[in-house]
Amino acid sequence: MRPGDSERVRSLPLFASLDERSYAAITGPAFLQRFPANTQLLLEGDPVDFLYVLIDGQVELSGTWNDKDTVLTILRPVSTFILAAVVLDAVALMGARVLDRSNILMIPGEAIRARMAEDAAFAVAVSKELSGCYRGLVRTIKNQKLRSGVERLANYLLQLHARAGGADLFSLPHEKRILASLLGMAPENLSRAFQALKPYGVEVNGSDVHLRLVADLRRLAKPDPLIEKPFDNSHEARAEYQAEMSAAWRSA
Amino acid sequence: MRPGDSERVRSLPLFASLDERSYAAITGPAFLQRFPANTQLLLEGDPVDFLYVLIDGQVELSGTWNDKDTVLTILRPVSTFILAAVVLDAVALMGARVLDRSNILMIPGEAIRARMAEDAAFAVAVSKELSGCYRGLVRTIKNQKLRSGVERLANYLLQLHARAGGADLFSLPHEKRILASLLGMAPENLSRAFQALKPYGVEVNGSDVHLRLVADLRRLAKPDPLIEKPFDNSHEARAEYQAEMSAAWRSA
DNA sequence: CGGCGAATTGACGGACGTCAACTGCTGTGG
DNA sequence: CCACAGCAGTTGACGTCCGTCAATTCGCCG
Repeated sequence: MRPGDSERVRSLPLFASLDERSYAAITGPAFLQRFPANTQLLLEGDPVDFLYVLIDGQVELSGTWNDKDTVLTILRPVSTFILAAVVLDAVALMGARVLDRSNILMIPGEAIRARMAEDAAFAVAVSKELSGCYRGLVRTIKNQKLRSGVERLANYLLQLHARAGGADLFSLPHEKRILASLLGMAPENLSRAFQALKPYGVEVNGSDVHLRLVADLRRLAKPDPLIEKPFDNSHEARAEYQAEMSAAWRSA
Repeated sequence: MRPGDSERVRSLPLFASLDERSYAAITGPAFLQRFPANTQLLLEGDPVDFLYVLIDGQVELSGTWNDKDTVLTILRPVSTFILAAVVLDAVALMGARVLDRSNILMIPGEAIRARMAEDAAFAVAVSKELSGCYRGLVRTIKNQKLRSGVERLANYLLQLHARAGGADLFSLPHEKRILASLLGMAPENLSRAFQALKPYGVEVNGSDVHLRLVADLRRLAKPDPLIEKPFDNSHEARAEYQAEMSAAWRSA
């Protein structure tokens, strides 16, 4: 691990509150591995032996049925994932695939489970992380069931906008085909959805996006704190809130 | 609480492994309350002060956006719900409404959080419960994004079939308008979906369902253990698997 | 330069929501 | 006891959203 990486892992909500003993017990048997793009880390149905921590790169979690597949989420560093399967020592419900070349810390599941039984503080941290993940999924389902494709795209763009610090110029972090699947539509439909947003000041050029009429777009998108995770740059948020926000989605 | 109820609560995966001291600490400040049908227990955005345990009756968890709403899940006894919000001491992301007159045990959230910090075994039980809930949502999203309305209905009927012990005659446990929302479609569309399943031996009369061609229906539905929770009547399942199954969906 | 894959566009069809009318059940009050 | 209101459910017509197929363009990399 590079010098900075160690602190980034240590300061994850899942590990930040741990004493040195627990942290050592967990990271001791862990190892860091580098994966090229397109590596399949896990197939659906695989037994899960490790908790993964994405240090650097991009990982996609997907679901499959009947020769169709869909992107369930895309992880950005630094995120843990597959925690729920590790806690239950169960098979993976989602496939995991490396999109961009990635550094991933792999922590044996047994070490996690053993440490939880010994250290209530760690078990509480796991519970908080899982709670945040759970709530992320609730948001996702509401997004999926209550909004149309265009509305989902509009809200997604506003999220990127917020993440870019409010700049009205930013880049799409993924290929459009993958973004389409994440948003629950066909790639062709994503193109049309972008067209539909032109009157709301959305200009797209390759992966570059320019929002010229943010207010109009927001009126269309109707973002809702009970669906969108409020994006918060401040470091003053309460601990449990932090756990939810940073955890949401990256998981098991 | 009636005599049998106490044991049913005690034997929930969330509480079964607790020692008497922790169990007392949690149930001490709890109280049982009876709610008539149609009581709104929680609105989206409400602060959550209690962990709820549905002892008897039926409760619906729902989501709303832009004057539309959708049923996210329907709980059956005995289930805990709203656990994730309790762990994080956060506002509810789902509304909770009593469908049938219900007995509900309400445990102050503070008691839950305090006990987790003291008792690693309890915190582990909470983690397992949350993991099961999380995985239930993953299944739900896959169901929603990968299948058509008719396919979702077909699989839902097969789940009821399994839950009825394999009997090909059973009843729909909810009103059809609510079922439609749960399955992510308009009520009119549910009617048509039932029609579409007639060639597969599905006969519906009011809330009575008769599956005459289960094999054909199963060929259409293509149930998948990575989407459907395998239904297991045996009591031999391993503890962590139990936790996942019984927990799945009833939550936070 | 050639080829591959991503992205876009158009045409088409199917899935699904909406609106409206009608049925049947149930509870209420005259 | 019956009339009627109200609501769940069904059915038909229609429109919209969205997926599929095919053709084309563009950019990237060999």
